[in-house]
Order: sequence, then C-alpha cells, then structure tokens
Amino acid sequence: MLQTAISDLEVVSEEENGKLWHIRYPLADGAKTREGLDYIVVATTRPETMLGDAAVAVHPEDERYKHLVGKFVELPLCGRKIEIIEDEFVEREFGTGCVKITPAHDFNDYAVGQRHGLDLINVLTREAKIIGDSDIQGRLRSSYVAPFTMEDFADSALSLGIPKEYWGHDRFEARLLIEKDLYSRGLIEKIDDHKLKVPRGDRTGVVVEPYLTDQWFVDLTRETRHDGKPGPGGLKAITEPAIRVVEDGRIKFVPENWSNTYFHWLRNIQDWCISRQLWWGHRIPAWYDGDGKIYVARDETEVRTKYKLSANLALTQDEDVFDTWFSSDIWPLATLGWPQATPELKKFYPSSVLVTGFDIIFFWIARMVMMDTYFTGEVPFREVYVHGLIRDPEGQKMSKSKGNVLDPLDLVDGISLEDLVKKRTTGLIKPETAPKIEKATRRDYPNGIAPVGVDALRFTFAALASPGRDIRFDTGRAEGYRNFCNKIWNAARFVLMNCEDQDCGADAALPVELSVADRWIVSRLQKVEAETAEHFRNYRFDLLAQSLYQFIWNEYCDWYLELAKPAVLGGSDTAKRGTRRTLVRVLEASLRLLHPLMPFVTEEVWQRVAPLAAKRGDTIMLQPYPVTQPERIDEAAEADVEWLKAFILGVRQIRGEMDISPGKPLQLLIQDANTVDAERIARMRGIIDFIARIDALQLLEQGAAVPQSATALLGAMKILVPMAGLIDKGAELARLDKLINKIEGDLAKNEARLASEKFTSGAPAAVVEKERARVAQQKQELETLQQQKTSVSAL
RNA sequence: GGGUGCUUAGCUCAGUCGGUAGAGCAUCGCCCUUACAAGGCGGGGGUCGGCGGUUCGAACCCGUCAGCACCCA
Repeated sequence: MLQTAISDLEVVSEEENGKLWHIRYPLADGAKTREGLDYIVVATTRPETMLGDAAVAVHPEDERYKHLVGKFVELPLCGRKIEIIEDEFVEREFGTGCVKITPAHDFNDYAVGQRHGLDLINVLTREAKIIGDSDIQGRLRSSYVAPFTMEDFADSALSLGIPKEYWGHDRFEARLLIEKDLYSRGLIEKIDDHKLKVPRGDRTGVVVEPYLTDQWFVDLTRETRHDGKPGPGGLKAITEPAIRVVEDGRIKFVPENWSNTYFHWLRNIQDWCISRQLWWGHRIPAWYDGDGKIYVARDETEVRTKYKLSANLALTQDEDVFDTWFSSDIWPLATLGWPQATPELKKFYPSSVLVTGFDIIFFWIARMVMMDTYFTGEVPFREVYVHGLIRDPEGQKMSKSKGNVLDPLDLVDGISLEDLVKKRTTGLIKPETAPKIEKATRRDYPNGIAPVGVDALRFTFAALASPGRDIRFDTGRAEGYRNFCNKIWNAARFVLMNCEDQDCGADAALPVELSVADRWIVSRLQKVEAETAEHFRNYRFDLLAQSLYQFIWNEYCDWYLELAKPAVLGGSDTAKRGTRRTLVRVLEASLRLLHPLMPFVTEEVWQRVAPLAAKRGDTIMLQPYPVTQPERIDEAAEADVEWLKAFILGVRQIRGEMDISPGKPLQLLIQDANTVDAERIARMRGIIDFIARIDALQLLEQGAAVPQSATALLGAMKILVPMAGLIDKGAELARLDKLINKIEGDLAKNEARLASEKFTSGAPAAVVEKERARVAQQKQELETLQQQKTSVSAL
C-alpha cells in the first residue's frame, strides 16, 4: 500500500479479468418496480465500496425506473436509506441500468455526487482497510464545498452502519466477507465474469484507490486567484504562458510534432497535487500552530518574522514532502544558483537544448517550462530534443516484470545465454512468468549476446536514432559497429606503421607533392565535414553516423589506404611526404569528427596520431570540431578517382566472374578510349597497375583485331582481359547476357517514356534532357555489348 | 472512444525537393594479398502493407481499408 497521494501519470490502467456482482438493493417505504418486485438490482465491480454508497442512480430517460426516482432504497448490510437519483452519466445498457454511487471512492461517482449534493462517505483507512469505530473518518457532510479538511468527516463507522465484522479488514478481504453475507441474505442476483480496467501504481503494481485526503495543490486552472485576492490565477499566470512559449517558437520541439502532445496535455490540465506522504523529498514549507492555522515561508524563522508570531508560539512543520517532479521543475534554475543572481545563471539560463525521452514530456519538460517561465519570465531552454525509447525485439517497452530488459553492460561486455536467462528470471514480481520469459530469451538470443564495447554501443544508439521513432534494438547492428571500431584501430596501425618516425610533412618549408588520391580524399573530407555539421544541426544522429561510417570505411580505408600504398612504399621523397601528411591529417580529422559518437577508440588513437599531424593537446575532448574548408574541394580529383574506381571495379568484376585469382597479374587491352580516358590512363597508370594488378596495358588502334577477351565497359571505353584459349565461352556469354538484359530492360522503359508526348511536354526540360542523355548512353553500351557478344559467340 | 507514429531486401532500419530504391547484419562465390579473416574482392536478393485518386511521373502528396506500436481518456 503506497499510503501517499500519487499523480495520474503514475497510474497505469490495464484490462483485467474481474467480476460483475449483481446485488439486490431493497426498496424502502413499500415502493415496487414495474414488475412488482420490492428491490432493484445494482451491478458493481467493487462490492466492498457499497458500504460508502450515497445514492443509487438511473438514467433520466430510463422508463424502467422513472417512477422510482426520488424514492429510497435500504442499503444492504448497513441499513442506511439512500435516495434513487437520475443522472445522464448512467449507461442504461450496463448491468441493470441501476448504478450505486460511492462519491468518496470513485472519480465518476465523485462527479455525480457534486452534481447532486451527495455526501462523501469514506469507508477506508489509509491502509485501505474498512474503517472501524475508532477511525475519525466517515461521512463528509454535503456542505463539502472546498476547502474542507479531514476533520469534517464527522461520522463514525458505527453511525454509518458498517457492521463490526468488517472493521479493520483489508478491502479485498472485506469483499469476500460482504459477498458471503449478501449471499446468505439472498441479495446476490448473480455474479458474471467481467473485464475491467484496474488502476495500478506504475512502480509497485498495487491497486490504487481513489481516496479523499488533504493535499497541497498548485492552481493551474483559474483565471483569477482562488482566494479572491487580486491577481491572475494559475491558468493566466502559469498554464497559458507555458502554452504560449511553444506556440510562438520560443521553445521548439524536435521532432516538431511532440509539441502537439505538449499542447494537448496543457490544454486539458488539472490542478497539480504537489504533496506526497513520503519521507524522501523536500519538506513542504508550511507550518501549523495549535489552532491549525497555516503559515508559509522558507523556514520557521522567516515564518515568525513574516507573520509577526511570538517566539513562544509552538509551530509544527507539515510532515509531507513535495512531489519529486515539483522539486525537479526548478532544476534548470537551482543548478545555477537561483534565486541568487549568479554569473552562471546569467550565462547558462536559458540553455540551448534539453535532451529527453517522450515519456517524461509531461512529468518534467512541461513542468520546467511552466514553473521556470513563471519564476523568471524567460524560458528554461530553447529546444527540446525528444529521442525514441529502446524497445525489445518485438517492439515492446522494456520492463523488468516483462523480463525483456537489455542491460547496457551486457551489450558492452557480452553475456552468455544461461546467465542472461538467469538474470531475467530471478527476482520477478510474478515468478510464474519465468518460463515464458526464458522461452522468449532463448528464442531472441540463442547464442547470448556478443561483447561489443562501449564505443560500438554508443555509435549504435546514434545510428538507430532516427527522429520520431523508437528503437528496436538490433544486436546485429551493434556487432557491425564493433567491427567498425576494429577497422579504425587497424587503419590507424597501418598509418602509424608508415608514418611514425617519418617525415609527415609537418615542416611547411619542405616541398610536398600531392597525388590525385591525396587531393581526392582531402576533398571528400571537406564534404563530409559539411554533412556532419548539417546533421548535427538537424539532430540527425543516424545520418551523422551513416555518413562517418561510410567515409571512414568505404572511402578512407577501402580506397584511400590502398591508393596511398604505392606512394608511401615507393614514391619520391616529396610524394611520400605529401601522402604521409594526407594520411595522418585526414585520419586525425576523422577521429575528431567521430569522437562524439565513439569517445574511447578515437581518444586512444588520436593520442598517437595527433603529433604526426602536428596537433598538440592533452586530449581530443578539448580539440575543436572539424570545420569544412570549401576551398579544398577538388572536383577534378574527385572525377578522376571516380573514373579510377569504375575502371578497377570493371577489372575486378571480370576476375570475380571469370574465376581469375585476385593475385594473378593481368594484361589489359583498351578499346575505344576517348582522349580523356587516354589521358587518365597515362596519368594514373601506376596506381591502376598496382591496385588492379596489371602487368601490361595496351591501347588498341581503331579497328584493330581483338583477341578472345572478357569485357568490361567504362562509358564507351572497353576494358578487355585477353583470355587466350582460357576463356570459358559459356561463362562470358552468360555474363554479357546479364548485362545486356539489364540495360535492355531499362532502355525499353526509358524509350517509352521519351516517346510519350505527355512526358516531353509536361516534364521540365532538364529532366527530359537528362532522360535523353541516359537513353543515348544506354544505347551505346548496349551496342558495344552486343558486338562483344557476337565476337565471343564466333570463337 | 480520441490522438500520434509505423508498415521499404530474410532481419533491423535510412530514403532530403515527387524524377529509375540504399545501409548494416544475414546469404552466395573467390581469396589467409605484409593495417584488418570481427577481414578483402565480387555477386544475388525488393509489385516500397492493400485499393483508389492527383500528376508527364508517386516509396514520397490526397483518400480509404488492414495490421502493429505507443500516448491520452
């Protein structure tokens, strides 16, 4: 039993199997139903609360009971007479259409009670036991307009007619006793199975009771002060300004649609109950004198000064504490020394961004905005970044009771299946769920969880953090990013191996020569830096991760390190210097780019790489984040390297599909090279030979005889690998057919589109032009491939 | 009952301005090539949930239906 007030937000209602008791309430004063019965039947899911019934209600248009409205029933077991009233709230189809009204123990009944001036009859103690005669609780007289206090509950259990046998019994025990007694008196018409929403505390799972107590509230709903003094009420002073600051953009939600959730809650807000009956928390700063008079100030001394109380008047402080979220709402202020006007407050309030999950938008975000704006007239932060929640493989929210929690440490360090099962099935609130949990765990993690380390885990979260979407955690992704960590480590080893204790171009006075590959990777780095800045600005950590992963692995490691090898191993001094300088500088910048997502590997590697790149500093953490330098973008180098990559890909595809060992040197023939192709071949010959493993390359004259070859296309240019007797005719024909089929398919579609008058006149000229160019290109490729197919067939 | 989001490759997910669909994992083939086999190189795989509409053109815009998830009552 919680024995404290809690918030609606801390109550979860789920549908559970229960019962619907149909109970006969005898009519008083000789009244009869239309069928001539001397009782009416009331249906309820909470029979124990009938002890606190204040009325029975029927729908005003319900012909069955119209004649009974204003008459009385005799409340079974208690013997009190209570009135039959009419209220629109009653659903005629539910049960018998007669509803017991228990204003002190049900929210709907409370509202009905207010409309009809019914007594509030409390029948429970704070421990949720039926009150006994010594409990000073019971009926609150109908003149219960707030404020009232518990002392207004004047009646005793005895005077309410609550039988002694129930006194002090727990609510659910009492239910059984009451059921039994009703049975023995013939007052149970029937008991049906029934599904109902049961409200439980979200932490403890215990059934929560609506219960009348004295509490402190913050007014959030009144236009003017509740005590009648001049000045705005909470609605004007707190709630409406909190709505306004988001409406007018002083606070922005990212993603933006969370502002709707925020608005909806604030526009339907109720007064805020801020007192809790717990020992942990900030004490309520209110004091009482012997007569129960209330004094509010920061401390007792201030109370005495403020209210001019004599020193010997005994004061006691309220025992209650604040709702933790009420205390937390001034977090942005309190952490900066408020209410003192500290330099920190001046500098950091408002802060730029608050990062949070959507599940505490109500609990915390809204409350900070409300109260801090109220206290200071200025918003606490300018942006609220709302990230998703991590869910289990089925998309369910993680919870210990469901046994689907992933402990971050288990992802970092790994865990065996058996240990994971054990961890998830011990200490359960409902031990009977253990077999189900075990089964699901064995299905989801048949091999346990592989260790991935903190960096990979952090990077995975970033990579999965797409906006407006929860994260279904995927260990496969995390393992992929663990491999990425290894990749960085190994790439760094290569760079260090070739650059440490070498001339890395730190001395600006010495001449350097930059290869096309050097200029290419530097250019690419500038573009990635620009992308990175953009993704940070938009809170797109997923795209940020993607972009860095792609650059470091697919460009820096897969291509640049390979392209750098010839220069580093056998280039001139100036070429070596230029390439070493590029190797270390690009790596160093990449580490800084990546550091926010992978703090540890980047720090470790940076410590050794930074000096080579002429960077000084104790830690990467204090280094500036890389900024793009557009003047270092080199489109010509990028075009050259794109061409080079396509060239090499063509050769590799032939190797792969013709089953030529990657290590075997090849002779290449080049046909139909244009002047640009020829120039590129001449200029990048060394790198082509190295990477594609070419030991001879010859440009064929126009119309020269072509030996048996496998072919790759690069634009109009043909890359031929002579297969002198080795060619597998069938394999090469199949390979060519595959290419031809693909192009034919696309070409047919594209030609049809171009043939359509609708398209050529409707679409923008640029799009049509692009389409024409594409068709021309495809036609040429197709022609070349078909020629090739003819010549191979003829062999 | 009201609201929000989602549905794209076997799995987890990107897809900006409407202009021929991408990544990681998994899978298939070759390779222990002196940074890296937790790797390299190459390949295969998608009627973008269904239906209808707008448009020269739809994964994307509109309508509708279905399924899933979450929030509020």
